[in-house]
Parts: sequence; structure tokens; C-alpha cells
Amino acid sequence: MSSMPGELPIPEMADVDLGAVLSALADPHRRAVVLELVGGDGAERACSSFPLPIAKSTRTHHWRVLREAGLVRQRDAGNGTFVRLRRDEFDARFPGLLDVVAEISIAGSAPVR
Amino acid sequence: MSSMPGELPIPEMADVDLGAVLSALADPHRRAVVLELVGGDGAERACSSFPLPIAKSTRTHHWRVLREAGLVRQRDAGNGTFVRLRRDEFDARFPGLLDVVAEISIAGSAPVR
DNA sequence: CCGGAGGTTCGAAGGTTCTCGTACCTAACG
DNA sequence: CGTTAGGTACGAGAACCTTCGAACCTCCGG
Repeated sequence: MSSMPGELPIPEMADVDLGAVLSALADPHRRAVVLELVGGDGAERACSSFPLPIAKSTRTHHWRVLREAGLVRQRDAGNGTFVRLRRDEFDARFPGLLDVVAEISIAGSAPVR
Repeated sequence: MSSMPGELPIPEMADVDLGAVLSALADPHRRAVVLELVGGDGAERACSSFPLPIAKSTRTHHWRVLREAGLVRQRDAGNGTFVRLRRDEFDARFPGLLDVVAEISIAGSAPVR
């Protein structure tokens, strides 16, 4: 576990379990979020900027799941919270996984032609 | 759905959902089975040949989940049942996923250095 | 200083998952 | 023919997941 000012606690990447990761990615809402982050530039993003059609408290729940599955880092800035993918760390531990899931999701949502 | 003599019904690969696949692979027992199949030669294998430390009826449950997630094809031969990975079909629909998960699992279970 | 936007915590409802034991079925073996 | 190995169907329990609303907190803007 790490802890910085405003940083919510996250597991060491070495302690992250593949089962937890796959479970986290199995949920459509969470996968949508991760997909957006993977497609982004790696910069921090406001949690409120994701258009999820669910209640606030449910969102809090999903962020926790993603955090505990080692996928994201989350910073608490008083009034708002911000997330960032743990890109490099995650790729070092689970090489190719994010890319493959992202590619599959993109291919699946576009016309196949 | 297809149905051959003795073949249990399975979904069309086009109908298989990524969420269902990830959920199926999230379970350690099921992932172990898939891993063995991926590492195998693609030949059919007796369901009873997997050393799962769980009750018979629980095993039946897990085979159903794997079938419905599009991962395996299952044949009923009267006294025994046999499974085969839907390798080619699955890879066409979800390119790289099985390989990545397999590689990660192998790397994770072996000493790193 | 008040209101609103963004979030967390808590408790609860509803659904799903994993597990098992029991009962039952079918083929193969002796 | 009886037994055994391998399986399924069913029912049940425990745990977990997703969801929500209500209550509460904390900043920022006016």
C-alpha cells in the first residue's frame, strides 16, 4: 500500500491478483472507464468527467474496485477526485492485457466490415 | 446455438460477450482449466482428467459457465464427457486474449528470475 | 455566509455466484 | 447382474456484487 497527500491507498502491483483484474474488467461500466483511460493520453482525469448512468454512491464503489484491482490511482483534491491509469506498472505486471482488452473492445464496438 | 450428437449446446461465437469471458476467466478453477487446455495440443480431453478439488456438481457448474462464455465445446459420450477449447473461433473473435492471459498466468506462477 | 457540485459512508434490497449433498442417470467392468 | 465411475438436475446455504437513497462532508463561487 502506498499513501501520499490526497492519494487513496492502492495495493502494491506485485500483490495484485489476475482474478481481481479480470473481475474488475468484466463489469461494463468499469470496462468503459478503463477503455477511456487507455485511449487517453495518460494524464489525470476528473472522476466526474465520466458519463456513467449510475448513482454517485455506486460510482464510488466502482472506483474502489478499480483501485483495489490495481488498475487506477486515485487522488482526492478536497472537492473533486481524480484518476490516472497505472499504465506502466500494470503493463510490467500484466504485459499486453490492457492493450488486448482495449483492442477487442474497440473492434467489437465498430462495424466489422 | 449449435447441436451435434452428444454435443452440448454452445452459443454462436458472435453472440459471446467479453464481460462473460472475463468473468469466466476470473475464477481460479476455471482459469486453471483453460490454462491447461491452452497449453495442450488442442485435442479433446476428458473432463474427469482435470484435478479440481471440488465436488462433482460444482464441476458441472463450471463447465457450463465455460461453455456459455464461448470458451469450450463439450461432448457427452454416455459415461464420460469431453472438452475442447474453441481455439480458432475464439481467437478470431477475441484476438490475443487467450495468449495474453496464458502468458501472464505462466509468468506469474513461475519464479521470476 | 449560503448553496451547489462532487464524494464518501452506511444500510438495505435484489440478484448472482460458488459451493455442497442428495438423488438420479448411463455406460463399462467383472 | 450388481457395482462403480463419471455426470446431471435440483435444492439450499453462504457469500458476494450491483444498485440505490439518505445523511453527511468539503470545498468553491457568488
